[in-house]
Amino acid sequence: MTQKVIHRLSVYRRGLAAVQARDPRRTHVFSHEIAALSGLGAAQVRRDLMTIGFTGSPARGYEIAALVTAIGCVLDHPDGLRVALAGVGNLGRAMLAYFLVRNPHISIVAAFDDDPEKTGRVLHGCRCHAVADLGAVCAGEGVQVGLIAVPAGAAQAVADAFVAAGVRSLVNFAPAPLRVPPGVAVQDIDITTTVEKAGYYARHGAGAPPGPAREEESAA
Amino acid sequence: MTQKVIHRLSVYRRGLAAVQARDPRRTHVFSHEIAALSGLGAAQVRRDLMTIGFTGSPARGYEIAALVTAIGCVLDHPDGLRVALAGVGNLGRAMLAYFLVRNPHISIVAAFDDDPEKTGRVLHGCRCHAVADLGAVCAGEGVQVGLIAVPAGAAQAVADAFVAAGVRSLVNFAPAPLRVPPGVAVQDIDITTTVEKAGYYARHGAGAPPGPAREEESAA
DNA sequence: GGATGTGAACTATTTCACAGCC
DNA sequence: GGCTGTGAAATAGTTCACATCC
Repeated sequence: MTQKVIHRLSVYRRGLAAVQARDPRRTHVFSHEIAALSGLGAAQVRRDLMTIGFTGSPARGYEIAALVTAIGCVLDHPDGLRVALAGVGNLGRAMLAYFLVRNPHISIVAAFDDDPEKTGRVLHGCRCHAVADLGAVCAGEGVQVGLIAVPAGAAQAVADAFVAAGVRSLVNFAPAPLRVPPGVAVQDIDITTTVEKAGYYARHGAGAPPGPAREEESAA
Repeated sequence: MTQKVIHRLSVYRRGLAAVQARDPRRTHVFSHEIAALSGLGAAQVRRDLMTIGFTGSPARGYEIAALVTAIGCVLDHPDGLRVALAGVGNLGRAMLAYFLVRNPHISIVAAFDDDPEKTGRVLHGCRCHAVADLGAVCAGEGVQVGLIAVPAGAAQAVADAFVAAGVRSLVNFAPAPLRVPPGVAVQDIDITTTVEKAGYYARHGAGAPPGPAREEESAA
């Protein structure tokens, strides 16, 4: 299951949730509707659903509830995803606020920062620990994903600490590539780079007029 | 010049800047060094530099200063990039703080929010306007890129306002695909989706052990 | 010997297009 | 008639491998 498929499945699910919320009576959707909701082509949607072995009917399309469940089987952890956050700066606090409400199956269970003003405090309902305790706390909490929102200079050390604590999947907001051992996944969210890309397209136009250019940032 | 090449050029430049900062006496680098700095293969680096018509010498490699300039010619606007921010929530404030220091050729010249607590105020050195004034202010300030950090429900309306104001390139943090006319570029930064992807890899492993899995999130 | 520049091979991903079904 | 499921074609992107130069 490739990175790109995973990503689109997550997008499809969000679109389906929106449909369910807007009109709870709707039970089925067609591929071209999912496509419109996601900004993609219908063939792409059908191909992706084929990849996860989900099947619809020509007459009614795909059953929404069943499809949401099927996507959940691929994406979600049965008991919810336990995430830790390193770096409680502006961006880190935004993450805390964001995931506090959001997604019922994702929760930030611990935060880490070396600022003594923050350590020991509870921010957005999340306890902030010293970075030195990262290993012990993550192991104790059964953390599965680490969010790295520290300055670039500290990112590699934090990544190493997560890896040592047995965390096998990281999301990196720091503008530096992480070195991790095989078997550990990294998703990069590189804001500077993305804004620079946007700047490029502001100057050079968005490619071929038929169909607006579109791309998405993320790394494994 | 494809999306992916642009992205990597931005990454290369950051790596080169790090080299220059660490050891100002270094004047040249080899492709495999740039590759190591960026988490890529040397062949990829050489291919990208070929794409922008930059050439080195087998004996000394690539001249750092000249390469930084050449990348700047592709990525940067001659007079700096003028960016506007819509949505001064947690994430929006993180952006303001981030770009205040960062990149000398990127500056956030205006912010917009409908919270009366914020409108009229100056945050992180940036004036916050009412969203109703978005069109006038962006036109007046010559804004080239719009950052959308508002809730999903408001994102499309804000995007439309940016487009109407003549902004041709957007960065979208909202978890919803934007509809924009041809010729307008959108880069999506989809945090929920990225964390879900990380969750998937926490559960399923990071693919083939030889060479850690890696992917990056961004859209045009 | 080791690096660049690059055609050619390879792999990944998307899109087409059509048979089959309702 | 319109939609799904899916081989096959097309396209995009990466990596190899080697001639060439220092």
